[in-house]
Order: sequence, then structure tokens, then C-alpha cells
Amino acid sequence: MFQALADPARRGMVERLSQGPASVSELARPLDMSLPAVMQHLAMLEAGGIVTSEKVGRVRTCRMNPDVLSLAEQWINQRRTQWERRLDRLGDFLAAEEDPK
Amino acid sequence: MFQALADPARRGMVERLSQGPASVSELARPLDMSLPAVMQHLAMLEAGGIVTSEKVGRVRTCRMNPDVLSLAEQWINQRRTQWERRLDRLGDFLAAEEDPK
DNA sequence: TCGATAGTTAGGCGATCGCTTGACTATTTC
DNA sequence: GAAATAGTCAAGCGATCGCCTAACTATCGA
Repeated sequence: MFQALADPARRGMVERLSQGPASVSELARPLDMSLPAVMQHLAMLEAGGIVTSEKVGRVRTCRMNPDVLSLAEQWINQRRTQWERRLDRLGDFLAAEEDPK
Repeated sequence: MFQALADPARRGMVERLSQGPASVSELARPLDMSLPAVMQHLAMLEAGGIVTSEKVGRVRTCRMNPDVLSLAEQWINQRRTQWERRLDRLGDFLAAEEDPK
């Protein structure tokens, strides 16, 4: 699912979708790339759960799924804060060494 | 840099590093994988700016860089909240339609 | 100084990625 | 119902990924 965010074109699509649903060709328009290529990217975003889509008539409408994004966000946040807490404890320890009582 | 987080082995390394610096072989130990493979993963983490390392004597010590992680976190957070704000506005709009004053 | 330890370089190999073109299938719209 | 529209399937191709082994270098410890 980080996999899905690994490609710039796909991140572009997510940016577009973050401001509202879009059809496949709308997603494709700014992307200088064939439609099938866009579909493949879309498939990866769907595989990662970041995007869902449904087809009505001949147009497929894609929309973002914030839950999965929030999961990714949490994962990163946990690693980061764990590291930062560690730095803080280290700082405390060094301060205590330097000025014991 | 999302690229760097795309592989499970690398995420494992980041998890390990989030609880403190480690040598290359410490990172490799839980990973059922040859040392050169670990080095390649490490190189990608460094390329993505997520990890830095320095060699003293014969051991290379790796540590996490929270800044870049925080950047990724922000990117995700922005897309997600933008989408959620949109949903809120839409909800308000629908509520207003249903009960106009 | 000799051997063990920690890491590095190089080459190779199969799988996946990112993209293309060409052909085809549904839906509108006129 | 013919032509434009919106999307899909399939095959193929070069580049990159993820992994390996083999060979090598640089330190450290006894």
C-alpha cells in the first residue's frame, strides 16, 4: 500500500482525487500517458485500498478512501514519535549526567 | 521516498531503527536474507533520506532521520484531511437542502 | 601476525513495473 | 443505426527490483 504511493503518477492521481471524485479520463488528462497506463496505475491504487471505483453507464468514477491513508499515516507517525521519544529520554539522561542533582 | 517504504523488509528495518541505531548486521539478523541484499535495501533507505549511516572502524551504524518521515506523514495527512473536509462540506450542503432554514 | 569479524563490490537471474500499441466492447448522441 | 465517446484486454519490451553467490577489503583481537 506504500507500494501504491511509490509512483509519482499515482500520487498525482491521489492529489486529484483528494479534491473530489473523478472519471478515468479526468485522471488521465494531466498525465501525458496512454489510457491503459492510467488504468494500470488505478488498479494498483485499488489493490492498495487507497481508491475505490464504480462504473455507471460507460464512465468509471473513482474516489479516495481516507481510512487506508490514515493507516499509513499512523504507521509513519508511530515510527517517528518512537524515535523522537528515544531522543528525548537520551537528552534527559545526558542532562542528568552533566548535572546530577 | 515512498518508494523506500514500499518494501516490507525495509519497513522492518525502519521499525528496528525507530527504537535506536543499529549496525548493518543487526539490521540483517532478523531478516533471513544475505548481507548484500540488506545493503541494497539500506542504500534505498538512504537514497530516500529516511536513514543515514556512518562507518567507524569496521562497523557501519545506521540511524533514522525523522524529518523525512514527517514529510511523508504530512503529505498523506494533507490529502486525507482535504478529502474529509470536502465530505463535511458536502454533508452541510445536503443538510441545508433537506432543511432550508 | 593470523584468523575471525564486518562490510563491500561485482555479476547474474527471474519477477515485477511502467509504459506502449492495437484490437475490441460497451454506451451515448446525433 | 452510424459515429463519437469512455473504457478495457492482451501482448510485448526495456528498466528496475529483490535476491543470490563468489570474491575481496578493511579492521580488530588474541
